[in-house]
Order: sequence, then structure tokens, then C-alpha cells
Amino acid sequence: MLTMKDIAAKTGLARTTVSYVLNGRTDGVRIPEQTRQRILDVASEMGYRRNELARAMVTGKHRLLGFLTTQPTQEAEFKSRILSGAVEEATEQGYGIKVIYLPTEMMSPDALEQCIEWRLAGLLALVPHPSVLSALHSDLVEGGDMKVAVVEGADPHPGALNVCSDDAYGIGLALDHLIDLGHRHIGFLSSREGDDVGTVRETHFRDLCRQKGLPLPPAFIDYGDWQDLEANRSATLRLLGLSPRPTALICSGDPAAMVAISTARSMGLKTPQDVSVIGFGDYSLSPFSDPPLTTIAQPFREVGRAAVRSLLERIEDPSREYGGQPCSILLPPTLVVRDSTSPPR
Amino acid sequence: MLTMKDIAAKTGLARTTVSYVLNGRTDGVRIPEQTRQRILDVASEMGYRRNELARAMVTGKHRLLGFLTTQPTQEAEFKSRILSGAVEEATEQGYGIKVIYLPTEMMSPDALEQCIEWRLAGLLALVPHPSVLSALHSDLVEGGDMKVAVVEGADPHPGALNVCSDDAYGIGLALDHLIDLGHRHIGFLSSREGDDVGTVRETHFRDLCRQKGLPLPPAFIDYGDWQDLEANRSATLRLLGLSPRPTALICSGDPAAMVAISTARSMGLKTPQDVSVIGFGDYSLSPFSDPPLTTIAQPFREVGRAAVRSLLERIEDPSREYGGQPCSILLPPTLVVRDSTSPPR
DNA sequence: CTCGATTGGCCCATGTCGGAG
DNA sequence: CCTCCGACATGGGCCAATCGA
Repeated sequence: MLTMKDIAAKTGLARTTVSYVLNGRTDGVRIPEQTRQRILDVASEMGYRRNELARAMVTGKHRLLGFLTTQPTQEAEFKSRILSGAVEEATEQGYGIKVIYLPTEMMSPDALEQCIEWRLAGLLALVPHPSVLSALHSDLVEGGDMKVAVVEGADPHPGALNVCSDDAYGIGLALDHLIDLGHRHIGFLSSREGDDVGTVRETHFRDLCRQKGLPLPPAFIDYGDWQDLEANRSATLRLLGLSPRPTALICSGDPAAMVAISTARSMGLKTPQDVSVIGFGDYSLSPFSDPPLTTIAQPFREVGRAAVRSLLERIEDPSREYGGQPCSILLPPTLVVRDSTSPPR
Repeated sequence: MLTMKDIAAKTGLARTTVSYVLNGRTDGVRIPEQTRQRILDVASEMGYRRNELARAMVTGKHRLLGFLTTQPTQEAEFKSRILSGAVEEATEQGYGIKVIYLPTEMMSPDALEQCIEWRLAGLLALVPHPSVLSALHSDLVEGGDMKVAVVEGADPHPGALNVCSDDAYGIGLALDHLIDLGHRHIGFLSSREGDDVGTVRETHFRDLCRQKGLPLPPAFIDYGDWQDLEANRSATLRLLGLSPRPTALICSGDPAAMVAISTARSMGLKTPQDVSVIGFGDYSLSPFSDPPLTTIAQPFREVGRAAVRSLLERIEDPSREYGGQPCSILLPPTLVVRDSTSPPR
């Protein structure tokens, strides 16, 4: 494989000069245009490729970010779309992304080791369990000097940057849409009880209902599970078995919404005529559910991009570091109206 | 960050000795147990972590594999599950995986550059378009000495290792299941016309029908699109509008199958009573479609694992290289029977 | 003597070989 | 023979120095 030495030999110049030109250095040294062009020409003609490894070793930092997450099971698309945005942004800025999976929901020594051994420049953490964040913080941020950005973390972790879609705003969009349609009895199909993301959304829902003067019997909030979708079936049975029963359901995810619709159908209730259902996420299959799903589209790709962007900002300019304050970047979701919502009967 | 030099200083031994111990070298050099233990102790006590970068530079090979694919749109889960298996296997073998996206279906100079600059040890290519494979072959395999494994490639690329799930076998499973149920008029909802994967499955379907003596009017094969699911709707309308109409549909993907079921419903046809529908893939939402989908489960995770496994075999023991022959590893899918298939009326 | 153009040489963290005690 | 070590190599960033005009 070609090295700078080869270019130097071919041009009759010193390797240092080649290095300067190839790095486009302008401070301190000045390279006349003619020399510059010559080196550039020879380099491209010989097909030279810089060795990112060597460069990284000298500078001490790999231009590689880690994307740490649990093994995807149900929510593959969610992770995949965030990753996608992250890779896009990183690539544009000359960085790479290395995927690291946690075998369980807990921090694994293996994963930690990978971050350190590869001298990652930074880490995107898309992990549900807060204990992982603490582990990262103590072992990487404090121990080393690695920058970490938490993605879609439920509660902002002290001292970490948090990038997520704005669930409060999203719930508001959903609620307003239903209220506009004339609904007054709105149920909420949350994710697993005690689950952080679900809890956050649920709290917002509760607050907004109060704020808007909607009746909210405790039973109007019930719990499914985004990992075990079957749990959403029984929750829907309970919700739609109430009397008075909700005329609309906000679900904490599109998959849950699909289960809800199918469960409703099995109870003889049509969507949207008998129950309006609104999802959360706007997954790729959602336009093709039956009926096509009205949903809150989360800006997954943008979340990935924003996380990388702010991570790189801090990596390349450490003075931007903030002093241990929680700091969040919230990205607004949008309402996508399809056919699963309509005015109540 | 700690280096071997620090360990050496602390123990009073030479760095070389530390290197030998930490690498567990047994050939040529003998390190007495006592020294060994001492070094190990000090290393772990000081929290030493090897610098994978430096090691890679010396050996000339990064222990990093590339996972090259197009920006995921529809088929996020498919890619995500293969990636997942790949990361698992790679991690177990001490390798990492760097994700590289192609902005379009064509090879991009940027992507190529990343592979080379990072001195990747090998590449997993999950790309639909054959031209990308040719580009990889000429620029990486021949030019450099990078090993490439093609994942789910439609037709085996000469000289490349091909790892995919066995579609012929899968189609056979689906067909046998329907025949066992008593179906004789079976339609096939293929993916985009001219698409490679679809064509392969379609060919198998055609062959098997002939082999089993099933009637197969040309119109029993129609084309949707796995990127534009809406196209499956019109295809289903055509298929189920035929007379005699198929009593069962094999769809080239679960998403397509869901669209088919919903389209059938809109035509007043119930699944499975009026039309049996069988999908391909077994995506995570499939058990929750309405009705739960009978499908051919593809071994995505295993495909990812197998691809990495065989790639690493060839990387670590280049003598295993085969001489330009196409070589395929086929992994068998399985039939998952749920509620979208039943005997014909 | 100054200034612009160019270069020698050290350093990064590690693997490995031949030799030393 | 056993135990250990010096020295070289890897590819490239960058400071300080040098050379020619």
C-alpha cells in the first residue's frame, strides 16, 4: 500500500512537504502553488490513500465514533433510522461509526473495553437503562476524556448531552388533533409500566389533559409493552371495555397502535368510526396498516444527525464543554394524519 | 492514557517483556510464571488498555470490518437484523464493525475511500445493485487485498463469497404448506419487476409449480415493489380480480403480505377464509398483523454471523482463499404457521 | 540579514527479531 | 538454557532548522 514516502520519492520532495500539502496546512508553512499542484497530481495519479490508522495514532484520536445500543429486537426500525442519520452526519464530517451492542440491558465489560481499546473519539449511547449511562459516565467521561451523547435518554443524565425527540410536544400534537376532531374521552396506551420513555409520555399526557380540562379517569391510562407487543392486546381489551369507553386512543408507538386496532376489530369496534387510534413514531409500515395510521412522526434521522453534530462540536472544540449541567437538544415531531382518526360518533 | 511503557516502568521490566506477556506469546520466548503474573497484576491494577490503533498500525490490519449498505428505507429491519448478527459474531472474535452507507444505489467514491483509509480488514456488502459489487471487486479485492463477503446478493458474484438465506428452499416450504392445505391455485406477489431478489424467488416459484404440476397462468405472477409498498396494492387488486382467482398468495415479503391482506379486505375477501396469504421474512410486526401472518422466517441473524465467520476465516488464514470460483453459503429459512393460511373454501 | 521554500528528525504505541547476560 | 532486553519498523503529524536568493 502506498505511503507518503512513495509520493515524496516520486516528486523528489521531502515527505514532510507531502504531508503539509495533503493536509492543506496553511499555518506557519507556505507551499507555492506549483509544488502543491505537483504533489496533488502525483498523489492522485498513483492512487495514494492516507492511512487513517497512522494519523489517528499520532493524534491520539481515532476519527471513529461508537454507537452503543442494546441488541435490537422489536424496535429495529427506530434504532436503524437513528443510526442512519448518525452515519450520514459523521460521514460528512469525515468520521466513521462503529456499532457496539450490549448483550443485555446492563453495561458489559466487553463493550467498555471496545470503546477504550479503539480509542473512540466519542460515543452515542442509545440505551434504555440509566445504569448504563452512569457506567459510561464514570468509566469513560471521567476516567478517560471521552465525550458521550445520550440519544433518546428518558431523563437527562447529569453532565451528559441528551438528544431526543420532543415527546411532550408530540403528545400535545396528538391530543390537539383529537380534540380538534371533537374527542373528549381519550385513553392512553402506554408502554411497559415503569419504563422511562413511557413514563415521560404518560406524564405529559396527564398534564395536558388536566390543562385542557379533559376528564381522565385513572383507568384511561393502561400499560402495554414495546418489547412484548402481546401485552398491548390485553391493555386494549381493558381500555375499550370501560364504560364510558374512550372514543380515541393515543398509543405510545405505532406497533402498539396496530395491535390496538386489530384488538378493537376483534371486539367489533371499527377504526376510526368507533375508536380513533393515533400512533407514535411513523414507522415505514404505518401507511400500510389497515386503516393507514394517523401518527406522530418522530424525527429519528434528525436525532441521529444532531447527536453526532453536537458530539463532534465538543470533540473538535473542547472549550465548548459545559460544566456538568444537563443539556438537552429536543427535536420536534410532526403530526401525520391518515385514516385511523375521525370525529367521534 | 496508560501505555506499556508505564507498566514496564512500574514493574522495572522492559516494555518488550510486557508486550510478550500481554499478548500471551508462547513461541520462542519463555516468561516465567512469576514475572507473568506480576505484569498481569500491575497491568490490571493500573487499568491498562491496549491501544488497538497502534497494534493495528504495526500489523497493518485494522481489526475492523466494514458493513456496506444503502441507506435503509423500507427494509430497515432486514438490514438491522443482519447487522446485528454480524456485530455479535465479530465482537466474539475480537473485531469491530464500521457501518458505511451508500447514498444511492451506486458505488460512491466516498464509501470506497473510507474502506481504504481505515484499512479495513474486510467488508460485508449488503447492496442490491450488482454494479457495486463489480466496483468493490476491482477496487478493493484486486487493487488492495481486501476480502469481501456479499450478503444476500442475488446472483453469486464471481470470486466473491456469497452468504444468503436459501430462497429456493423457502419458496418450497411456502408452496408445500399451501399444497398440504389443499390449495391448487396459488398466486405469487413478487417484488419490483426486474429486481434481482424478486426474480430469483419468482423463478423458483415457477419451477416448483411446474414440478408439482400446479396450474400457473401467467397472470398468477404479479409485481409489487418492496420500496414502494403502494405498488403491492394494485398488484393484489389485479391478482384477486382474476377468474378463476388464486385461493392463496405467496408474497415476497411480510410488508407486501400485509398490504395484500388489507387490500383483500377492501375487496370483501377475508383472510384466510377467502384468500390464504403467506409472507416472507418474519418481521417483528408480523405476529401482530391482522390476522397474524403465516410466513417464511429468514435466518437474518445467522446470515450476518455466517458472513462474518467466513470472512474472518479467510482473513486470518489466507490459504483458505478459493480461486475465483463463486462460492455460496445458503442458510435455510423455516416455516412459521400463524393464522393467515387455511384450507381453501 | 531576511524571507520564502523545504526538510531532518523526533514522536506516537506497539509487534517482533536477534542478541545479551 | 532460561530470562529478558535493545533496536528497528509501522505511517504520518509537526516543530525547528536549514538552504538558497
